[in-house]
Amino acid sequence: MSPPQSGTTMAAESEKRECGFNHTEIEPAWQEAWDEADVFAIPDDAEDPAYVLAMFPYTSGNLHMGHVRNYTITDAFARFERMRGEAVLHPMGWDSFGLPAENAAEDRDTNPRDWTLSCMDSMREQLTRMGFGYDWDRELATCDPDYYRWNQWLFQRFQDAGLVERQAAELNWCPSCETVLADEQVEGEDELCWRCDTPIEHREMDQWFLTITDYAEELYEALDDLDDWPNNVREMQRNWIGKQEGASVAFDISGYDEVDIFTTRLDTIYGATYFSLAPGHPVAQEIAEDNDEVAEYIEMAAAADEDDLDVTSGVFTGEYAVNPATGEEIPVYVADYVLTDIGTGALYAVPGHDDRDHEFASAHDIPIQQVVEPAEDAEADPEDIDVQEAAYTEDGLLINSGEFDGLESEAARDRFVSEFDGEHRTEYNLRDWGISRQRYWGTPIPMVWCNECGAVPVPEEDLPVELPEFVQTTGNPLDATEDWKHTTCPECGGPAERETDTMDTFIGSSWYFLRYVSPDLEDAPFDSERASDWMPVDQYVGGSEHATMHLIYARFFTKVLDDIDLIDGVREPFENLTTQGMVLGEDGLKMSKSRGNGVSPQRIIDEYGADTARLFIMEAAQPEKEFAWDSEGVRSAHDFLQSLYTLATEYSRGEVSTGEGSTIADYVAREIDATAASATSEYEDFRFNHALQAVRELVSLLRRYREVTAVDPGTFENGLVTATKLLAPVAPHVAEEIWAKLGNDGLLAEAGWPAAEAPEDYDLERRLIEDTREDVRDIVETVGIEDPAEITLAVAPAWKHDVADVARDAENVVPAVMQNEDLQRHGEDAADFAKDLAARGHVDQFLSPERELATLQRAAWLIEREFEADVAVLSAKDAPDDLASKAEPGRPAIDIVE
RNA sequence: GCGAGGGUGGCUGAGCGGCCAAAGGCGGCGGGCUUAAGACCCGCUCCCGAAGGGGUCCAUGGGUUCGAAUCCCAUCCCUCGCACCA
Repeated sequence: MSPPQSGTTMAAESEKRECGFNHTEIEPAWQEAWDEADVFAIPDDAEDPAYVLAMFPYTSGNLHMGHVRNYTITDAFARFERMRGEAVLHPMGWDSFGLPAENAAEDRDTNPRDWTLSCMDSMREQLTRMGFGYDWDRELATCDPDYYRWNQWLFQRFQDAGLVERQAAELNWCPSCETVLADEQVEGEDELCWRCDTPIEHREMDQWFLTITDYAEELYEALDDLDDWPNNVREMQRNWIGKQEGASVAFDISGYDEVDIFTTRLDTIYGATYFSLAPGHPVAQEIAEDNDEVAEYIEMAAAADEDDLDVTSGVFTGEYAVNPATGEEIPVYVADYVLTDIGTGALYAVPGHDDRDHEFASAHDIPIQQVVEPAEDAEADPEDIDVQEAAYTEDGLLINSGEFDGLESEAARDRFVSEFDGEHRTEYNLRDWGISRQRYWGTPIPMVWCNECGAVPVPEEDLPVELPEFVQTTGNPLDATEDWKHTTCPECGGPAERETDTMDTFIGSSWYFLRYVSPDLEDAPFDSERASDWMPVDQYVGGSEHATMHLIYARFFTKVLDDIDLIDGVREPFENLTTQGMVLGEDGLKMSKSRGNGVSPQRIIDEYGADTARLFIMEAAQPEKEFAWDSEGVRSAHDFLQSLYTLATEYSRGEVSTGEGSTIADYVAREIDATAASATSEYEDFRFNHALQAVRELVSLLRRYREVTAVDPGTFENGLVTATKLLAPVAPHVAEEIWAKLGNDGLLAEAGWPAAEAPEDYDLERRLIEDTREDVRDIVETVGIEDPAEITLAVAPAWKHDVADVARDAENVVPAVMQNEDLQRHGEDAADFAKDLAARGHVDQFLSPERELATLQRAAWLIEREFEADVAVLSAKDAPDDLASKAEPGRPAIDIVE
């Protein structure tokens, strides 16, 4: 008869459950404990804390895997720094203004404020359940009047500093969102709205601008010194700012104003065979007044969609421009390929040396003139160049350029500036920052329009200009709220209207990292002195989608704030930047609703707990790399946590048999130290996956240790504690639980980081052990030894080490060795060994014979265990001569008896 | 087209002048534990080899070096940014 199956299974399972942890119980409990102990609060008087920051989330209402990854990274790092004894500022807040709230309000019959606040509540709850440790006392929300009043205040300070302008501009208008979009918010060739994919239109409107272009040069140049930023982000910013060094020169067009051109190739000016104006250029417009053909073309170009026009489209104006270099008259065209807002919107065209000019000239039968030929060291042969066929766009030597023939391009560019009365000029792609948005849910721009006085700033004491109640309307709700809109002029007291545009939400995210420093301050946006001490942010982590917009704006704000003395000597906000990679679906593709491959953090927390999710994410890849979700990996992370917990539980219950210290204990002790050391440096380098791998290896070692012998309690417990601490930043709840289980007082979150010194020459020890084990395996296998009974390891004699030491630095190894009196005594043997070493080309570092002996003795148990054989480790003098003679430094002689 | 970053064993992915036939994981194979399975543990996983040896190898081709996966040059391919930018 056999016992009922179900009975045994249930018993086994309940026993297992008894040993394991239940995440639904321990996680909330420890979250509460941290909260009660105020672990994550940082006092205002902290000095230069480690500032660890994740990009604050937009208040969409739910956390996705990208957030979870982002915040796990900063939380782990913040916890790591805290355990190392650093004061840590790790705050959280809400990017809570913006269009989606208005849309959501419309869909759900509520208003943006209520909707946003409820989103914040639910996200805060989710963050807490993940066990992220924030100083919630410093929480901020950009939609809070106490926050956005400072957007308004700062707007006025920018105004004082001459950084605000009202400009008419052709702007990107999304007909669906009914708002102006920044260039950055228009996507792709088709120019689609980033939010709703509607094709955008262009409208001419008056807008408020921040003149970020005043800082273009510094924003560009300072990128070189942001050494701890990813290269690609810096490169993207360089592209975005688009610095171009060149020169401008004036051309006369008879009957019209002088026209300035901008060029980076002034050396080719002798080859200019026509002149071209953008359709939007004022002189083109002027010409159009008297020239129907030009007028027609300009109209057509303005109406045409991008790419509708051929690159060779253009029209001859009948006018001629004088080339200041040659004095020749060249025909003036209006051509769409010349862009109004690039350079000066006018250029002289050199078809011989520019591809687009070449194409245009060919289409319009304009002469092509070569003025540069390849220099001697160039790849191209001057004989092979035929500019009638294709433009030669490289630098070279000038020809057909009058007295300047033979000059190098570079030199010519410099020389021609003065020669032709031009000036050196640097152009940037960066445009001023249009911040006006025709939306409700944003920061009201604190200006009043008065018929008498024009645009008047709202006085400081009247800030904030608060948003009125939301009303449903097709246009801008602020425009529709009459009693809000109508006010009196602060200057003349007459009737006036408020500015109804609100600010771009990127204003709010351009300085939020400063507000965290003093979130409740009532008379300034932030405490200047403290901010100057606490800034810059030491570690900033977020998605690379913010590489240009947010990160440039925040840099711009920081520089301005420094210049207007609100902070002192902080010119860059983010010292280290990490852009985290995407979390892909299990199929390796981007998670999306349509694919249905999304994984909800909520579900993972419910099923496995926050620690498992955090551990899996951190083990999966380095922060900047993308990785695919893998339920196998999640399970493995969970199993690991359970097994460590179980091991600790068993130990704490006295179920692990204990005994005296031994060489095995010594071995384990060294591994513990080495693990702490390597995990620490991996944490420092943001390579959490490597750190966690080391922890897994340590835990595995502890399990084997316990299996093979009665453990030394001090060593074993130290191993458990060390593994737990190293794991704590990533899996904090389980770690606390184990910490308590092992009888420790206080919170692990506040405990000290393990001392992190690897034993001296640990790497050499490791090598010796691994090489030796490898060699034993190799022998057993190659020889085909079925069942090894006895394995003897003999360390090389001291004199061989001496030979190696001499050989390592010697020019001529053999003579150097044989000239050494002590070594001469070993005669032929020494010479032979020296020859061997010489043949290898270089000599490794080795441990001393004594260290080798001790190292192998400590590691002998691993070999014993693996081969189930007795292992003897002998010094050279204790070993039989014929065995010892085969040993070399770093390589013991091995004898295996079956 | 311009720029940045890459191409490593069945897959993934570390390494970035000698310690590299190249970590870890996954997958596969064999063994241990177990009534069995899972978990766990021990190996193997480019080719040859009856004592730790030899050969070939890190996209392709050339080069530097006593020595290259690692440095340089060229080519091909991938990914990402920018792009009618004067």
